[in-house]
Amino acid sequence: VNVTQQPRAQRTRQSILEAAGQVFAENGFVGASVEEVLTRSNTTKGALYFHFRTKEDLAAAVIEEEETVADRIAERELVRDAPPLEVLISLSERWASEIQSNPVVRGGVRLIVERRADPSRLTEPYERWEKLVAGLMLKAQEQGDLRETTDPFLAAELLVAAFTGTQLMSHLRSGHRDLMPRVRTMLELLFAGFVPETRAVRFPGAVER
Amino acid sequence: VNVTQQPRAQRTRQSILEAAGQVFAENGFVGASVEEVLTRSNTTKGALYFHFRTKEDLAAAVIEEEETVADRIAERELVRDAPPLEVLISLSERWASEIQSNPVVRGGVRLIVERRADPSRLTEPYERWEKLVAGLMLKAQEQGDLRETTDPFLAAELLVAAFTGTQLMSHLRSGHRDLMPRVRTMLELLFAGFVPETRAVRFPGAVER
Amino acid sequence: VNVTQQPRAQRTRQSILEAAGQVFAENGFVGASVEEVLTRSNTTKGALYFHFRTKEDLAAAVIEEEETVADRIAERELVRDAPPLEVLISLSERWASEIQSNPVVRGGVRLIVERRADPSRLTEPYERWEKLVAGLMLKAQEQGDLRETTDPFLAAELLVAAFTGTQLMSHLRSGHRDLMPRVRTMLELLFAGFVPETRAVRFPGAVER
Amino acid sequence: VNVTQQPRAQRTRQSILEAAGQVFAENGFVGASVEEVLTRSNTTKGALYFHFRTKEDLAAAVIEEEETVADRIAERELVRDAPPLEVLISLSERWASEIQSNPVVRGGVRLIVERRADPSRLTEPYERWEKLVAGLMLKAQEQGDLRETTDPFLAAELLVAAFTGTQLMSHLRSGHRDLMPRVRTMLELLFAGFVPETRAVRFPGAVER
DNA sequence: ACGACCGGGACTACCCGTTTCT
DNA sequence: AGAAACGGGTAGTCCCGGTCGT
Repeated sequence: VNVTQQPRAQRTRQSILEAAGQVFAENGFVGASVEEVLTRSNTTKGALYFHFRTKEDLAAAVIEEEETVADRIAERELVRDAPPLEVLISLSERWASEIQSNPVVRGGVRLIVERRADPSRLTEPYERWEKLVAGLMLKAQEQGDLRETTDPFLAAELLVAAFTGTQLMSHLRSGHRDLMPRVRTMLELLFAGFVPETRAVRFPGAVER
Repeated sequence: VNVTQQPRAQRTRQSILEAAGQVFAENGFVGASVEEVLTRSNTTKGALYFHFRTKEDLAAAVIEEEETVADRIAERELVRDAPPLEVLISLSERWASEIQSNPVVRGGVRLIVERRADPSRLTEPYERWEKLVAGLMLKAQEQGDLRETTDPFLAAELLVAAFTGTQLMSHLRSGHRDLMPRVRTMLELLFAGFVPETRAVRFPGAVER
Repeated sequence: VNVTQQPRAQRTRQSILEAAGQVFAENGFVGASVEEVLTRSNTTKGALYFHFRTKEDLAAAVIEEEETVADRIAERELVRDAPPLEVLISLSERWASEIQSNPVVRGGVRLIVERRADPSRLTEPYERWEKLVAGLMLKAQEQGDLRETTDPFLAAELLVAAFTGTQLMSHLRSGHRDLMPRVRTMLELLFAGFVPETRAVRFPGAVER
Repeated sequence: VNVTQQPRAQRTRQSILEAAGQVFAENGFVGASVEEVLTRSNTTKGALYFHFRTKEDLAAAVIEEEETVADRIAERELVRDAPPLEVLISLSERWASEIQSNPVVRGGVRLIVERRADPSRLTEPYERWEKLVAGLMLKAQEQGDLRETTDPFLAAELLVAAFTGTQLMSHLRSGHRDLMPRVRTMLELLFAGFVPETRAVRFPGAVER
C-alpha cells in the first residue's frame, strides 16, 4: 500500500464525513443526496465510493464516529473524581456542546433518531447511554444524592428521553442554537425531583455559549 | 355543492388518509412512497390525486387531522372540573393512547418531528401544547400543587420535551407498544419534582392498555 | 328525442368547441389538455365527453368546423362575377381575417399543420385549396391575366405554400395580429411575377384591420 | 478540463442528438417522448441525463446544432463570388438538401416552427435568415438583377415565408422526400417576379438527390 | 338529454445510487 | 480518482370511464 498518500486519503475521508454529517443532519438519511455531500466536501464520486461502499455505509461511518466521540467524552468524565450527579451534569453539557459544534455528531444523532426497524445495527446507542446514566444514578443513591424512593433505572431512562426530546426541540426551533440553556434548565428541573430536599446539587458554570 | 356519492368519496379519502398516516409514521415524509399508500389504501392514483393535489398536500392533511384530534382531546379534558395536574395526567395518557391506536395521529406526530424550519407552516403544534400545559401549571401553582420555586413555563417546556422524547423512545424500541407505561413513569418522576412534598398527586388507573 | 333542451346543448357544444379551438391553436394537439378546455368553456368532463367521445374526436370536430367555414367563404367568393385574380385576392384576405377572428378556425389551422402521418383523415385540406386556386389560375390564364409561361398548377401550389408560411410567421411573431398586411404584400409580390407586364391587378382596399 | 474518454462521450452525445432530432421532427416537442429517444439512440436514461439536464435542454441542443449547420452553410455560400441571386438559389438548395439528409436539422426546424412566443429564446432564427436574404437582395438590386419596383426587404420576407411553407408542405405530403423539386419550382416562380424581364437567372443543376 | 362527481391507470420526465471504463 | 453510463424508482399528469342526479 502506498504510505505517502495516506494523509491525503485521511483528509479526504474526513471532509466527506463532515459534509455527510451536515447533510444527514439537515435532511435525514433518505432526504440526503450523495451529490450534495460531494458538492459540500468538494470531492467526486470516485473518491466517495472509494472510501465508502454505499450510502448506508457512509451513514454507518457517521454513526460510528459519533459513537466514538460519545465514548471518548463519557470516559473522560467518568474517571473524574466528582459526585455522580455533577458528573452527569457536565457530561450532558459536554455532549450538548459537542452536538452544537460537531457536524458529524449532529448527523449521527439524527440518523439514530430516525433509524427504522433495522435491528441488525450496532448496539442501540440509547441503551448504552441509559446503562451509563443508570450506573451514575446508582452511585448517587449510595451516596444519598438520589432519593430512596426514586428508581435509578427509571430515572436514567427519563433523563435520556428528556435529553433527546430537548435536543429535538432545540433542533426544530433554533437549529440547536439554544441547546445549552435548554439542557441546563432541563437538568435543574429534573434533579429537583431526584435529589433529597436536604441536599443540593452544585451546578458548575456552563461549559460555553 | 354536490351531494351525490359524497359518502363514497369520504370513505375513499379517509382510507387514503389512514394508509398515508401509517406510511408516513413508518418512513417519514421523504421515505414514504405514494405507491405504498395506494397499495395499503387499496385505491389508485386517480383517486389519490383527486383528493390531494400533491404528496405535500397529503402530508398536510395528515397533520391537520392529527391536530384536530389533539384539539378535540384537549378541549374535552380542559372542561373537566379536576385538579390541574390530574388533568395533565389524563390528558397525557389520552394522547398517548391516541398515538397508539390512531395511525393518522401517529403519522402526523412523525411528520411534525421531522419538519425542518419551514416557517410558512401552521402555527407550531409544540407551541400550542406548551401554552396549554403552561396554563395548567399556572393554575396548579395557584392551588398550591406546584412548588413555589418551579417556573411553570419552564416546567411546561420540559414536560412537552420529555413527552416527545419518551414517545420517540417507545417508537424506536417497541413501535409504540410500551408507550403507556413509559408515559406513566415519566409523569410520576417528573411530578415528584414539581409537587410539594406535603401534597401528593392522585394517579388514576391507566386509561387503557 | 328531447327537443326543448337542444338549444342549450348546442350552446354548450359550441362553447366547448371555441375553447378547444383556442387551446389547440396555442398548444397543438398533444400539448392541449382537456382540463384547460373545460376551464375555458366553463363546462365539465361529463358535458365534454357527452358531446365528443375522445380528444381526437374533439380535434376532428374543430377541423370539421374550420373546413365548413372555409367552404362557405370559398363558395361565396366563387360565385362573384369578378376577374379570377381579384377573387383570389379577396378570398385570401377573407380567409386571413377569419383566422384572426375565429378561434375555432385558428385551432383547425394549427391542427392541420401539425397533422402527423395520419393518412386516414379527411381529404387533405391543402389539396382542396390547391385545386380551387388552380381553377382560378386556369381561368386567369384563359383571360390573359396569367403569363403564358407560368404553369397554373405550380403557381397554385406556391400560393398555398406561401400563404401557409406567411400565416405561420405571423403566428410566431405577433400571434396573428399582423396577418393581414403580411398576406397583402405576399400577394402583391407574387402576382408581380404571375401577371403579364401589360396588365395590372386591381387590389381592393383591405377587408379590415 | 477532462480529456479521458471524451471520444466515447462525444459519440454518445451525438447519437442521442440524432435520435432526438428524428423524434422531435416526427412528433414535435410535447409529442416526443424521452423514452423513444432512448430506444432509437440505444442509450439509457443515465446517459441522456448526463449530457442534457432536461428535455428542454435536449431540444435546445438540437436547435443549436441546427443553427450551427445553418450558419456554416450560409458562410460557405456567402464567400462565393457569384451573382447574389445565384447564391440565393444554391443556398436554398443546400439547405433543403441538409433538411432532407440531417435528422438533427429536421428536428431543429420543426422545433423552431412550433416555438411559441418564448421571448427568452436565442435570437429568432427566422430574423437571421431574413437579414441574410435581404442583404443578398440588396446587392442584387444594385447589380440590376432585382426590379427597381421590388422592395428587397419584403422580397426577403416573402422568400423565407415561402420556403418555410414549402418545407412544411413537403413534410406533410411526402416526409420531405419531394423537398428539392418543390424548392426549385418555388424559386423559379418567385424569381420570375423579382428579376427584370431583360435578365435571366441561371439555375444551376440541383445539388443532389 | 345533460352534466356532475369520483375514480382508473397508463405514461411521463426526471432523480439518484451505483458501476464501469480509462 | 474521475468521467461516463446504468437503470430502477419517483411524483405527478392526463385521458377517460363509470355512476349517479335532474
